[in-house]
Amino acid sequence: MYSKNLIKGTLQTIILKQLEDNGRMYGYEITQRVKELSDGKIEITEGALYPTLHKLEADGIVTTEKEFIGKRVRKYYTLTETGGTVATEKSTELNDFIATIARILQPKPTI
Amino acid sequence: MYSKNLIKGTLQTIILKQLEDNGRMYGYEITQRVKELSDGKIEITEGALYPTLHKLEADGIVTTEKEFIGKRVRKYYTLTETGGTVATEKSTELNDFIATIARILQPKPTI
DNA sequence: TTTGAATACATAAGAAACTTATGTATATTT
DNA sequence: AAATATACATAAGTTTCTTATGTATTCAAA
Repeated sequence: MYSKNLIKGTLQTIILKQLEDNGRMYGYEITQRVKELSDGKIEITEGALYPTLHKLEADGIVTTEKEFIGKRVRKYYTLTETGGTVATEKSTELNDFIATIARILQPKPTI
Repeated sequence: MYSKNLIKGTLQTIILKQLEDNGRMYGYEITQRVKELSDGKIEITEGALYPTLHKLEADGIVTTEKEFIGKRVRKYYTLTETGGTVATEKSTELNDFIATIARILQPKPTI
């Protein structure tokens, strides 16, 4: 696991990217998928996940549908049309940002 | 410029890396160097910079010396021995983190 | 068969790390 | 002379997490 504060600012984009890649997903599924993709290095906490998803819905970036699996409810999230655009934009921006950071962190060449 | 919240969590490491690469630096110099290295995409605000530097000093990661340039004072920051270790560790962690993010953001292969 | 772990949602209090605003002062450029 | 750049600093406010807590179902293991 990375020091907690590294995730700050990137969480929303990570979630949007998952929805972009996988279509319809539910919250818990997103946490598991990200954990898997990051080899256990990124574990999204529920306290961060659900408020973020609720905000995305309030902002019209995702829509939700409830589904019953036995007696247990699942809430599926899907990107809206606007959401698709936002997801792509955010994803591109984060990609650009990490490229910039990588450049800054590049070991100083030993002349 | 990137959306403000992307910098969150990375600022301290960026500062430490600059001190590692360039040795003795003053605050304003760090902002200018990072701006240059990022092609103007990362502008460290003073409200973020100075509290961070003060915290690093309080934590024994850097030491300071004041110097007068004419009538104007400059405060130079240098990594302590502990600070050097911390800088390397943080730098490595951030590098690892962005590699993980890059993997997650990787465009889904069209099968 | 009951206990613990995993699945699945949710919210609230508190902390961290920023932004924005403000202040002071000197030096340089237009 | 005025605007911009250099150079420090702090305070209030916001965002975005963490940590803690709560509810409930399902499954595996002891």
